[in-house]
Amino acid sequence: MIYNTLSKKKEPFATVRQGQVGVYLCGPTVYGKAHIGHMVGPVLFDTIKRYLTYSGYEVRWVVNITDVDDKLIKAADEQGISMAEVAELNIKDYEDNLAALGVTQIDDFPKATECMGEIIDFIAGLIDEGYAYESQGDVYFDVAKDADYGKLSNRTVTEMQGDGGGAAARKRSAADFALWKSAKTGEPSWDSPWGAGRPGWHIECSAMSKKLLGETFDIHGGGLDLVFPHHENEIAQSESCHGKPMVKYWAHNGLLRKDAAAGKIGGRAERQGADREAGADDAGGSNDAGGKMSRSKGAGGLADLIAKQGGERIRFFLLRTHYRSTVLFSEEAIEEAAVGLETFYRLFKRYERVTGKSFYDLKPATIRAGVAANDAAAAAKQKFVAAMDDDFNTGSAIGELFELARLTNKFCEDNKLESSASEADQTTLTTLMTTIKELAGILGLFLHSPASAGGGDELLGSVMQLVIELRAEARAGKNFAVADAIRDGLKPAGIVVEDRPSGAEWSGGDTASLEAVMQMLIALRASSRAAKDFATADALRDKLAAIGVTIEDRAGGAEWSHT
RNA sequence: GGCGCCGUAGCCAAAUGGCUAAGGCAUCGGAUUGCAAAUCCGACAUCGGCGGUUCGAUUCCGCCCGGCGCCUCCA
Repeated sequence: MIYNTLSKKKEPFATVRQGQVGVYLCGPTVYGKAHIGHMVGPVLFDTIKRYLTYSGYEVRWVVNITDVDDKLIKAADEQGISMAEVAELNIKDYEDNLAALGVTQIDDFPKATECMGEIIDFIAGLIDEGYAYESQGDVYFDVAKDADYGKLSNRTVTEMQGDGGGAAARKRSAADFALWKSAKTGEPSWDSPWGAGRPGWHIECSAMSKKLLGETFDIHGGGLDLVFPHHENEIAQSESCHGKPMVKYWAHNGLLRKDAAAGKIGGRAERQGADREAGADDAGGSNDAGGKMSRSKGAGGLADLIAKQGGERIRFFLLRTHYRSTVLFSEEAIEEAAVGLETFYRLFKRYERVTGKSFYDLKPATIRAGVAANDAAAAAKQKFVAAMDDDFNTGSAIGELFELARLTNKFCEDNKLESSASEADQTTLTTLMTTIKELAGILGLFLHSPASAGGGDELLGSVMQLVIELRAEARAGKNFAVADAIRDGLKPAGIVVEDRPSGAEWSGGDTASLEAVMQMLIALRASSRAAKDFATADALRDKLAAIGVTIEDRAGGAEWSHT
């Protein structure tokens, strides 16, 4: 079942062509850096493609890039570079962000400037059919000729209150929209039967989707804010031109909101606020942050956010909520959600301790089928798939992932796998873990070992500060065995400690040192405990906890982690 | 003004006309642990308000209150 904005209902999913699915998602207009709101659609549709592929469909997913537009021209003027350069810069940023969030399933990335021929042909076709007219070098779509105009956004032409904008004088009706805009001098332009100009915003999607997916394709997506006018106009163009439905299912994702009062992220209020600020305090510098001034209030750019939070946590956060609902976005919310993610990471380490194998090396089934380890796991898997079948209910599906994690941990507990695991137990555990990998993979989660959270050097610094402290305390308490053990233990890490009258100093160390120091500390803690020196052992643990490092004792040794 | 969406426990968030209203975070017990952490077990909601339809509604309908979006570029 899939919800269709056009019918306002969930409908059974049936493809246009047997076994094949064509998906088109409206991508960004690349006049500025991407913000988190731009990622909602891609993450969702990436998941949808993974799921449809898992379900046996052959999927082609297209995301267009609007690289010609008034705002691009403006940005180019402001930055003193060409429109193409502005686009190139921001496309790079967009693609980097997509990759960081695990969006890897896009098949085609058409750019408006690379499809000029198709766009012009499309417009010419509409004029021939009588749906569009030329006016002083512009071409407009004649809304009055399209009987069912407004069916997607549920409005009628007479309800439309717009004043037609600055080009009203050239239009037959205020509701008519531009297919082709004549160029002013100095603007980038393309030759056409109507003179030099550039395409209107909506036509590129009609032209590109036709080119890559055909006149009728399966799923067209985008943010809820695109329903009108963008998608409404796409329908008008394509269906007038082809005389048949453009899209089977219109799927719109909800928008992100900053907090209860702020309106959507990147929304009108924010931009107006930005303009005001820019006007008030912009000293005229390069100001490449453009209209994203809200970031100066602490939000940070998307790249920064990803660097700080990690793509997987953001993806997980986005997928926890149903795609059609509004999501209140904040870093705090991501961090809270990420706590749940740790459950899985710990389970993966546990698996490695028991079997010596990496979760990330498991090769699950890539297609619906396969067996689960037991009835409970089978039930969870079945519910996961059922949730995805019901309008891609990723939130509910994630619930089942947690259920599976619980089941797996319980299996480890009940059979004391950390002490000794039989061949059969290991096999069962592997089956359980493989099921988790299989289902999580549909959501684009746990595909690769997450890069160790950055700031290794910084962490080493705080760890060393603590080590020095600890050693100072040991020395003060005449516990020289511990003090010497620390100093000797640091040597293999390439770190030298020197005692000075003003206190101890340390030097040396490289990227491998952190791990070595931690191993030393773990060993120190073990020997302290063996000697019943709990004061030292506990002080060590508590100091580490203070800088966000935790040590967990296991049957097979201790492990540390940093949050 | 027109067209829509949302309101579930302290927080986030699913599902559902009747069967235990998922799951996560937090909190409180219990097992485990030298103490912790992790893990497991258990506790923790009558679904914004009012009225209607129904044998029965959190779920359908109406009204009200509260929050939000679109109607202009926007994922």
